[in-house]
Amino acid sequence: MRNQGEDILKNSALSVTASRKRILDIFLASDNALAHQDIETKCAEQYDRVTIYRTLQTFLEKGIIHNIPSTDNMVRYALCNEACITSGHHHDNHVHFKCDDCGKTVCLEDVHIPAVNLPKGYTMKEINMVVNGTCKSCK
Amino acid sequence: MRNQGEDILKNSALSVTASRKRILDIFLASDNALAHQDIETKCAEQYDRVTIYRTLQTFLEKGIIHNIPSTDNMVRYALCNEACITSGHHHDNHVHFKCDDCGKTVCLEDVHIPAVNLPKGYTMKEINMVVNGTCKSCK
DNA sequence: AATACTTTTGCAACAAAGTTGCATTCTTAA
DNA sequence: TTAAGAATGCAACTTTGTTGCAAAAGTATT
Repeated sequence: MRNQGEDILKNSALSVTASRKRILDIFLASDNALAHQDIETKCAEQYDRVTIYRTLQTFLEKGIIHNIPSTDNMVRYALCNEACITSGHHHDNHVHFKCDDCGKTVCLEDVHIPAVNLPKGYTMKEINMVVNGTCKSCK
Repeated sequence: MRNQGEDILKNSALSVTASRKRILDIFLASDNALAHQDIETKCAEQYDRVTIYRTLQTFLEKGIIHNIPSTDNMVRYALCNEACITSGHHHDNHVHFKCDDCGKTVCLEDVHIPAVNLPKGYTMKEINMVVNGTCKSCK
């Protein structure tokens, strides 16, 4: 019997290492997006800071996680959904929500980003929508 | 005859200093959004790094500039439009575009952010939309 | 135009975040 | 089991952002 993190790594053709499994487990167990710092505080005694940077970078490149832009100099990461990981490149079409109250950032998987018309000459490759406000737990 | 930067400062009840005027001029002369670093390289010999940080912070609070989220740990700033500055609080309703080619981020003033329906319990306060791709100069 | 008061600036010192090279250790595939 | 390749940890470093405080500049008043 294998664990979920291990499966994800094998599907992405990544070697299975303790730190990668651990970091994946942290994501799998979290209900909100995590910044580098969040991960560091959860496993800094176990793994080096540099390893965490490199692991996040690798996960990004493989499409295991996606990053969420922010205005607070804290890029956050969240697991991509199944389709995203298996297809290789990711189509992250959902809205992200950051609660000003509790500070948590979540993926609103059910809220799709509406279409926009760009001016002539512009080509869209990726689109990001981040909403700030109060989440349902804090309202 | 006064210059434009001076007007903006007076309208925002800020004292008119050389560094503030200079930084405003940089924004007024730029056709794309600027990161702290961009400003620093343009006037680091003239003004202290700390002053630039504080000036950007002040401009943000006064609604003279707005910040544009990003996934590259480079928050960028752009001038708010007239209505925005005079009304005191800003309603920044346009889409931002970052070109993967030239790296420039611009405000698409004419492209309004479409409405989204959040799930029950969520309250929207601010919304940001950033599109990546190729801009009209690079296509 | 000189003043007193307030605000802003620059400096220094620091803290935090991110990067790079290299030797060691771990994974994988044969 | 072992050899080759990949990932990790460490050290050193660069960049980015913050804070307190004294000096300088701006503002309002007379």
